[in-house]
Amino acid sequence: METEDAVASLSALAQTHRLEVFRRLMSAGPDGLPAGELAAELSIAPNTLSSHLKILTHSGLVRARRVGRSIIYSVNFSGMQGLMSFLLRDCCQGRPEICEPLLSTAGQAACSPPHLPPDSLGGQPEKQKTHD
Amino acid sequence: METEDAVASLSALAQTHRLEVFRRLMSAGPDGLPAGELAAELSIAPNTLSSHLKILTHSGLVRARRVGRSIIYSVNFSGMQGLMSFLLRDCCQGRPEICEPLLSTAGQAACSPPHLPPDSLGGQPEKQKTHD
DNA sequence: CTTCTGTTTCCATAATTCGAGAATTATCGA
DNA sequence: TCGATAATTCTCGAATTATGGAAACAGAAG
Repeated sequence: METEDAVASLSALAQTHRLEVFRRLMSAGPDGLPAGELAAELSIAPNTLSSHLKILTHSGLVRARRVGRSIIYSVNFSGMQGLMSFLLRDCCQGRPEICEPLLSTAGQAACSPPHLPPDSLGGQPEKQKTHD
Repeated sequence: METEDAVASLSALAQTHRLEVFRRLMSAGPDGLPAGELAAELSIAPNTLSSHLKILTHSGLVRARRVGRSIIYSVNFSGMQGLMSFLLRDCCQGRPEICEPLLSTAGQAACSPPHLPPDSLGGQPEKQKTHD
């Protein structure tokens, strides 16, 4: 993955509606969800959602398949993996202790049973005001 | 982290210059780099870079500290971790086999010595460019 | 063929973002 | 104090993006 592709993927996620769609598709797993159900659940106008889904699909983070007259959208996990690898590549320059906790904590958030409250993992970003 | 914060972080990364800055800071590690050096290395006008750095800092992904008359920017690893946790939260709904390879592969890209070809790690990420 | 449903495309408008010139602030050394 | 260096803020034109109404398209059922 190159910078240009990564920017496309990040731009795709950098919008409230699209991020909500992506996260909903994440939780839906490989089975995905039809566009109409996404629109209803997230209260987005169908045509607006359609353009957002187009952007997500075009970025490679989401894929689409037609079933009957519905179009089912789902996360493209390998696309997501490519993005994360790109963001973290060479992050620690031979010092794995720097960025490995980053991954393990994210992994805990990701692969834990869903009934775990998110705060029990301690991942609060501190918004410090230094030279802002 | 909530949707709004995540959108801010993703928007911060969803721009060529800012993504390059972020990745350069990633490779620089906790020591970081002064703004001027970033500007020179990446060929970005100082004032333009400054506004980008402000956006990155405000998003919580980057932090700044003054040293003499330089301002040193570095990655805020806990901010990055918060973003990744948010993106991956509940990704597999109790089926870790779905999203765990996603993390382990990203981890290999992240915490390996630099300049290693990907296949020397045993399993390379097969980047697929699906339809749009 | 006709109708209904689900989804997308086209188009116009409103809002946001990017980049750089000019001016400003902060720090250091003499 | 002054001058030089490092970085930021202000501002605005140009470009991009988000949104929804109207129309069109695709498949299913009659």
